[in-house]
Amino acid sequence: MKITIKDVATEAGVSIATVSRVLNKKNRVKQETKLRVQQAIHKLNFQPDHTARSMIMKETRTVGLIVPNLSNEYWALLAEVIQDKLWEHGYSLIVCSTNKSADKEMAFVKSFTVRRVDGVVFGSSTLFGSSRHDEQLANMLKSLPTVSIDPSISGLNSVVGDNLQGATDAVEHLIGLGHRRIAYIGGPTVSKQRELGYRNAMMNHELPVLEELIKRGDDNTIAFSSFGYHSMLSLLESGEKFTAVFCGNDLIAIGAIRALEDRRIQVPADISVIGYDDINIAALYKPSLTTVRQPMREMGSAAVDMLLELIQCPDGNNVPKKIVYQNQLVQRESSGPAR
Amino acid sequence: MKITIKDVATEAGVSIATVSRVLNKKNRVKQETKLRVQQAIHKLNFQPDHTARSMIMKETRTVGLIVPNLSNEYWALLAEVIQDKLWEHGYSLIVCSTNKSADKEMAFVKSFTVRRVDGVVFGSSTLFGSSRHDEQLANMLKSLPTVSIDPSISGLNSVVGDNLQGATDAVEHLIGLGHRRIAYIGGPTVSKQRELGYRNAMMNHELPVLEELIKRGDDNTIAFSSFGYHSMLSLLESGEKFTAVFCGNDLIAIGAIRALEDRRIQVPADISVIGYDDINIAALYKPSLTTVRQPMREMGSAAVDMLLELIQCPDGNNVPKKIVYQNQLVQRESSGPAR
DNA sequence: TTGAAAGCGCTAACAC
DNA sequence: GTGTTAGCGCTTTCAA
Repeated sequence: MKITIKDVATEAGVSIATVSRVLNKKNRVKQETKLRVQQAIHKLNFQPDHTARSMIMKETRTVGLIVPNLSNEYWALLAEVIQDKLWEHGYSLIVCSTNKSADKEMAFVKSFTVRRVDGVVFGSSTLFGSSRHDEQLANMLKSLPTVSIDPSISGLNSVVGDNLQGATDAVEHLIGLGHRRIAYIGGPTVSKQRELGYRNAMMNHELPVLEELIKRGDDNTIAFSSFGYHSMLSLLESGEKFTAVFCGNDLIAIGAIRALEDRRIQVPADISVIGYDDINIAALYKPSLTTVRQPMREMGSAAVDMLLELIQCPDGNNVPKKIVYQNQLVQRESSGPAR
Repeated sequence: MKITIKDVATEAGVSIATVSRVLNKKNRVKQETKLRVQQAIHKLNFQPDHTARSMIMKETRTVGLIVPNLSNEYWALLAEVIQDKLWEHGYSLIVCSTNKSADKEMAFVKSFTVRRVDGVVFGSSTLFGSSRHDEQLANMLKSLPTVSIDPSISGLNSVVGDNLQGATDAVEHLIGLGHRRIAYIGGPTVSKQRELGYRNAMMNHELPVLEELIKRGDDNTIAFSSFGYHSMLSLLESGEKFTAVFCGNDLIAIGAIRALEDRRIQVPADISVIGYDDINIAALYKPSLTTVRQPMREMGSAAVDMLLELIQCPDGNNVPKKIVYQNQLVQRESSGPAR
């Protein structure tokens, strides 16, 4: 049988109200009584039932996190940071990975409402775009204290990385190295901003954007290096000349490099390659990857701060905020002067 | 104001018990009444309070997971698999990463008790070893339905990978390729089994185990490729001859390969390198890594099965089970015939 | 400073 | 079939 507050009260010879008082510290209890209660608690190894407390206090001290997956180290790191910081504030984290299923995504949010989580961090960028689903989801999310990471959903607080600027910087770096014919391999969604940055940099420098030099995959394919591999191959076979390629993420870049090596083309001597995200392996790869870093730790931390504030002042000012983090170019071996 | 079962009852013109009945399906309700109630539920957008339900049912439909971290893809994948499978059974997952802190580990388990999670998956191998802490922890864990992954804690159900066998296979593979002087770079804990496998294979083939050819780091260092890098360097500088090295994990192997390359030593032509874990990058690296795969998906899935059974039959037979998964050698480019 | 009692939102006997 | 009622384990008035 579970030990309840009643057992403790009996053991200490006081009422349950008193036990509750020493448990919650707030109200003062005579030192002596307090001691007796504490002894009883210790003796019986009593653990107050969080569930019962939640029901009354109307707070579960739990927040929900939705991410597309955890096998991507980008999200895994985010989850870790968020959990860690939340824990310091007494919150637990329920983690849900959608695996790109819009149905699951919706079901997760629903379960968050049912479970009465105090807030949610929504980091499921990839699904946004299919309008019907979006609207419904956004509405559910709005009824909960929510901060979204990456997709900046209108009406919600959000923390995002400046992909447009990061991509622009990367491509301008290539241009600065003397490259003129620069290819792009990427995907939709997040990568849309990155592709835009590519176009932006090219236009800034009055360089033509050649559609033949652009390879685009969908969300499922771009998560694998084989997409980069095959895109590079088809780029090579197209006969179009280029001396550099900007990739929508590091995995694509690695695949592209592999393809280049298979064709005995040197990186960066013959062709420069830039990735995005700065995953762990980027620094370890051979050649090490020039890439753009999203400050995930900072973003996760900021998201928690925002969320906590939202939770603590439920009717603080209602205009949604958005924090934008710069994305930083990290120069390594895979990019060099144009041949 | 939150909509409660009472509001629904009023709206539908029935008692709360009836609403509860249609909610829980079990008891039969007249078709017509049921319809009225369902309409009311829909109209008011009523979501039954999970917290209140938990209190009565004495189950939270929540399980807790403890891992050392999520930035390691090994654990991230595990978390993902576990969350996914649990969700199919109506459970949510609270994820906690210890970051190697024994205090946190204990606090997490305590919070699980307080939150009345229905079960816990304990995957925090690295901390085991410091006796006092262990005993206390093991006792707390035993009071909850728990399955442990990787550390096989006596008295608990567990799912483990056969690191001894995997390591033995890896080293025997090297021996089969004609290598005689084989080095080992690894860490403690999990790696202990791996080091044992190394010794085992050497002894099986009557090869001497030279302590000069063994480099050992601690849990914190071995998570970084720089440990492999520097260990390899010191191995090289020791002047001892060797033609192959077996590494305690893939990151170490990658670091070692980098060091070799920096010294213009070819892998595998001059020296063969084998890693462990088969992380994503292993197949992508250049040269691609020969390594040993732990079947994380299967292990996570098995853990959930075990846990669910534990939860569903609390007083099923009490003798703890242990499922051991074979670890499989994956041959790639980084290992080849001895020079 | 303490106790009695009224719930929080729900489920589960137990009646009708 | 359906309603009444008694809790689940706690916090919180309100009195004493």
